[in-house]
Amino acid sequence: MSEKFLLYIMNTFTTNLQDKHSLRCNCEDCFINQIVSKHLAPIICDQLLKSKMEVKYSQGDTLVEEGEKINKFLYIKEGLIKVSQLTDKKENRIISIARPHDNITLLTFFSSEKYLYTITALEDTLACTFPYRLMLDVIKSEKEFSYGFLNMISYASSKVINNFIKLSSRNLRGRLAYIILNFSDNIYKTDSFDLPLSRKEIAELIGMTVENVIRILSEFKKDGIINIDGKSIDILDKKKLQMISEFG
Amino acid sequence: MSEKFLLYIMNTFTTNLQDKHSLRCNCEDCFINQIVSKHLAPIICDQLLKSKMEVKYSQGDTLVEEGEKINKFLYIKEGLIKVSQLTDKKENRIISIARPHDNITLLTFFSSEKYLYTITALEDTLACTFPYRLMLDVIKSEKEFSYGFLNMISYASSKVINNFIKLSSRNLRGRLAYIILNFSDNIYKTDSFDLPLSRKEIAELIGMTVENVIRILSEFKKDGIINIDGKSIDILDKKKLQMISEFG
DNA sequence: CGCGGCTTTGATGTTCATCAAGTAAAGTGG
DNA sequence: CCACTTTACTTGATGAACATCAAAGCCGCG
Repeated sequence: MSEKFLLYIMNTFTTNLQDKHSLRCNCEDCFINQIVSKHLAPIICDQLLKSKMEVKYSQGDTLVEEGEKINKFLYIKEGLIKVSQLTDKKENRIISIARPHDNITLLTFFSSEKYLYTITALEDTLACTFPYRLMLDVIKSEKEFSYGFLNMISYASSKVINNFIKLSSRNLRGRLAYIILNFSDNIYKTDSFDLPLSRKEIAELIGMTVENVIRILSEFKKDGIINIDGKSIDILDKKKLQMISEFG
Repeated sequence: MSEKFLLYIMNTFTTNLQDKHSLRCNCEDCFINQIVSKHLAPIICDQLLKSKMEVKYSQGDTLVEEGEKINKFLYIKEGLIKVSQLTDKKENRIISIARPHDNITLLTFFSSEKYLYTITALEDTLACTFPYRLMLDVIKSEKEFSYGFLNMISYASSKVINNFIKLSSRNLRGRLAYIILNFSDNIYKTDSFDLPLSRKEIAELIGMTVENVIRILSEFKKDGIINIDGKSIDILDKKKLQMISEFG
């Protein structure tokens, strides 16, 4: 207990730039919170909640960085993030764009001492953070608790793998159509939205060059399938876009 | 040694189609067995061990099939398997070639009622199987037990994701060199081995067409980098192969 | 104002899929 | 056991898809 309190104190005082907006919270909607209260003994639950911090990240901020020693466990409460990894050739590859409840961050907390992926905020993002050691201790010691994580991590990894398979069986036009539809249908739930990614990031997401991403986007525009101006996108002909995504 | 022979003999005398080679066993080297005895209460441990069956699969046999309801939990004890999934376009995509201790099978037991992937034996393979519901119950109810799974599943999924990234940043020659080296360095630990995959399966593994796989393999042969005759491969110029894998 | 980063377009050559055709190997039925 | 079918493998020719290189416009920032 005192050891963990110490941990918590240390966490507060080693705050770097990113943690400057942190404060304690007891929000009810946080998913971790729900698992916690459902499965944990009240004392431990309380301990977890006390150590929980809500941290605000601005667009572009790095939440955790590949290769760094894991020091915090985090859950995305609001916002949008990208999860990426360096390739052999030191290029960035985005493996997932994720929202709250996607729990994609789980992919990087187990099996290694260091973060496997870099997580970056694509929009202003609110994250609940927990001291890493404490979280591990709780997971290790509490019945049923880690089973929830097993489900979530499986689901998250299957989505990433699925996405790779889907992308790799499509040509460039198909891939672009696919991710535009993804933003439209799954993330923003509207046919008009602002792309949270630069052209370069789109390229990193679908594994193509920037030039060709731009080229195809221009083609889509010329063909009246989408309207695109800078980052703002309007889908004009969704049927056609779906066709391209499916057969391209 | 004689135990394994006995096992083999007894295999001949059992009942239903897929399980016709099964029998109870108490092998010490099985990894599940080790976790079990380390973390589980003796009673439950005993229950698990009683329900455990050792099943022998022949080359080409399907261990579990994508889309089927999950009814058994399995651990690969000996042999070599492939894990694959159908793409949108109903083509096979191999997401991993795995040996014992890779625990890749874990990727398909959580987060869904149905198997996410098809698992096929590439060599004669020995698997320990457990009734699925029982295994879930144990995982849910026992401290520390599922934490081991968390680590393993994370590790397995990161390897698959890593592999996709590595492949997607290479051209065809690079991909082929990469997987040949993989078989040589990580699986068979020798420069002369028999490929456990058909040309078509290699294509499914690296996301290319059969024709081009064959073409590049022939090129490698013509250039004196490898010798290949049917499925048997000799690596003649490993340095060169590594160069191609790295820069291609 | 100039610099660097992001975006865009065009020209060019390489890589790769597709189509076609043929050979070898492996089952299948009489 | 042989004729027959099917499946796996192989090579070549062709065109489409894509990366690369080059150059220029745009925009925010010091």
